[in-house]
Amino acid sequence: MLTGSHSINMDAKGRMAIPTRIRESFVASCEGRLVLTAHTQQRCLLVYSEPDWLERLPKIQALPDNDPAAGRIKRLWIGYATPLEMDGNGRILVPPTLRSFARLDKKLMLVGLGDKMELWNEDSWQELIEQPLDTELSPALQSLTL
Amino acid sequence: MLTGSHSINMDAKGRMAIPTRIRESFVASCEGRLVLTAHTQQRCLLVYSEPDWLERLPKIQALPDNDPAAGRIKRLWIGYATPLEMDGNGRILVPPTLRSFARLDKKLMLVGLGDKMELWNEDSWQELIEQPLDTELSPALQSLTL
DNA sequence: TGCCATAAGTGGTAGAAAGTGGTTATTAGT
DNA sequence: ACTAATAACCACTTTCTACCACTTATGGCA
Repeated sequence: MLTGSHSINMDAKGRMAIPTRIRESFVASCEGRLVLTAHTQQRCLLVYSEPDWLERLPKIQALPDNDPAAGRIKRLWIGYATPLEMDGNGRILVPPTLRSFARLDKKLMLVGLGDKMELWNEDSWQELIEQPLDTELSPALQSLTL
Repeated sequence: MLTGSHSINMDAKGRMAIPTRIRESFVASCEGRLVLTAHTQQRCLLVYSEPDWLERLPKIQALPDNDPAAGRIKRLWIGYATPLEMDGNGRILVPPTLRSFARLDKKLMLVGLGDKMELWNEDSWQELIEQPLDTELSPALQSLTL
């Protein structure tokens, strides 16, 4: 289970240390084989275990090529996907193109979403959660018991 | 049953002592295994027993990823969730990201809501209860017998 | 009512683990 | 073949965590 939010520093070479708790979870589920890719709706990255990513691939692959929105999703989600392994110290090297896509610099936020994680520039993350919820909550969400 | 409001001090390391009465309740219900996470509508934290949190997880996890409001709920409620255990003195260590989310400093308020608890910065709590209720009560709420 | 005893809250410290930076080696490209 | 860039490995520093001790508060009994 991938949960929790973690403030992480990326070094000058683009390396970032995965928090121990998360590292263990990934080692258990996929021997540390990860896939890093772009989020299609936000300027952040997604971290999957390789098996999880492969499982979702056919559904994305099958999206129609004519629909512009579907094309965008395929280009980003498949086009940016990069398999990664952790080094001896539990760090991953974020490729420059992905770094630039999500505008990552030194301070990052790694956020567990249960089955996957999101990787954010810390400032972008702050902006996101500070946005007041201007939209009306749908009845289903309004009746949610937390 | 988690009830009562408790004024608590957090020390410089982010540790806070759970009141004995609450502590006993948690030990009885989940051997002291807690989950701390973010509230989705307020700048406060939620404290669950781990079994309780796990019970609610599937419903939140199933929310659609495309809906912005649902995405926000998932990011906060799952993304900030952190399992915690009490130390030998009945204290928990509040992770820095959660501290910063709820703007916690020294003086906190821990409020029992029956099945879970809310953890507030004391000043934020005071502001909240001083706010007059400007919205109309729904018929269901209006007919409530307290 | 005052004192003593017990329990709770607070602060500190030592040991361990995690994060960080650097260096060397290897591989690929020119 | 040589150079440059990337990747892996190694060592050190810093932070964290678990445990221990002390002080303060509370409750009961004399």
